[in-house]
Amino acid sequence: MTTALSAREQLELLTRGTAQVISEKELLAKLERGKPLRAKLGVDPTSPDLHLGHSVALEKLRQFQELGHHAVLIIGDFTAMIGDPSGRSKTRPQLSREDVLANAKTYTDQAFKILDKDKTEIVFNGEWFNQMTFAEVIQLNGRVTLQQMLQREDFKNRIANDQEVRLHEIQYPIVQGWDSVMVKADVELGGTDQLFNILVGRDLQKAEGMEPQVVMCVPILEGLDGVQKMSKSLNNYVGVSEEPGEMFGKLMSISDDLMARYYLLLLGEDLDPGAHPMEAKKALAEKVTARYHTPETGKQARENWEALFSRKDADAADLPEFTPGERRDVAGVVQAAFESLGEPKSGGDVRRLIQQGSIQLDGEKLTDPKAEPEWATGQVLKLNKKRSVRLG
RNA sequence: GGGUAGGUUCCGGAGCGGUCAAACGGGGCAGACUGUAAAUCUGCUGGCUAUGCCUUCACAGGUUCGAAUCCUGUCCUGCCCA
Repeated sequence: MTTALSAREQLELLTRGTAQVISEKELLAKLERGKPLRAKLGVDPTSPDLHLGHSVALEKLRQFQELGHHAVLIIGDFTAMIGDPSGRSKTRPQLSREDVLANAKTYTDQAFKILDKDKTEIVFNGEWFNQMTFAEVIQLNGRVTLQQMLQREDFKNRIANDQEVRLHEIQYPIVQGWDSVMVKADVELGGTDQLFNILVGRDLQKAEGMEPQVVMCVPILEGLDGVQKMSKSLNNYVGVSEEPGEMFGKLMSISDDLMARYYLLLLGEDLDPGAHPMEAKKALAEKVTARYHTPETGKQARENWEALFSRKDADAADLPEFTPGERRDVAGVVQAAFESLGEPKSGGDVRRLIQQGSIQLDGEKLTDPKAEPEWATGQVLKLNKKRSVRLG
């Protein structure tokens, strides 16, 4: 152990910001032995990008690393093909092996923005599951009862609502739990939605005669809408690999209520209730941006944002450049501009934006899709509340 | 296997054979107001080479001048029974 902290001090640090720990007593006992613990976090490479929602658990895992413990990051290449039913009201689509492997690569690269690469053990759970025989699978299933699996809130709700629950879905917790046995986890981290799955891991470990892992759940981070959990499919996320300006802008658009939550879960700080909300939000956005980029880029992002939105001084701001192509009409130029930003829009969408007054050229609203203004280099074309480009 | 209820646009959910690109709600987007906050109000919400044209109502056929709406078959799902 490299840490000088006592077991109690570690306990204090590690449990901070968690939603549920089962149990603190067990965790303390493990810590008191003075041996590095194996802290497990499982991720399913169901989509290639990590976002701030994932970062909550990853940050906690890093904290374990900082205290000299051992981080085990399980890439659920096998489980991803099953699809975690947690919190779902529908069956999750199963992914192909190729998708999963491709996702896993970018996933781990991004995870190392948070974790200490040299101190992280990465394991793919396909390693043991792909070679399991059917007989072994049946045997494993024999360790768990149907009633146990049906205890789950998700399944209960679906059954109550006459929605389907497929058999592979009830295998998921068993599979995840078996991971804990295989990596000999002392602690498993996860969002509160993972409670059930992690508990199954405890049961399986006990059945194998091992000391059960401690369950450590971190709260689920709400997405930008402030209501639903952050997720890519709901498009309410901030990706850890996003551009600084993008990241800063997205964080500025959250509600005040949500801001307090982000302070706690992303920064581990309490929001100063006396602070001006907007100033506090800028500070939050800058800190988070700095964390995933550099302190300088965080600062730049802030200055750029202030120039553009507070002072409305587009000339001073750093905007992406866009050079109109063939089409000179407003609709054509706007559509091409969106495309150059990687956000293609249909002609209908573009026309709507124009007609509704979203498009401005140097502050002048352009409301006629067919007009052909004199596009001049250096002019600022505002596309919507968030996006502007400088004509090249 | 039997019975039964269903499969509609992002979601939920309407839909007399024509006036249905399809009510209504949610969500989303845009505008006004603001602090790119909340609340509120307003508009929009299939695509296009656009006074018209094209693709959509599980799938494949059929009836009809004309079908999301009728018929036949297929696939899928729930519930009840075995």
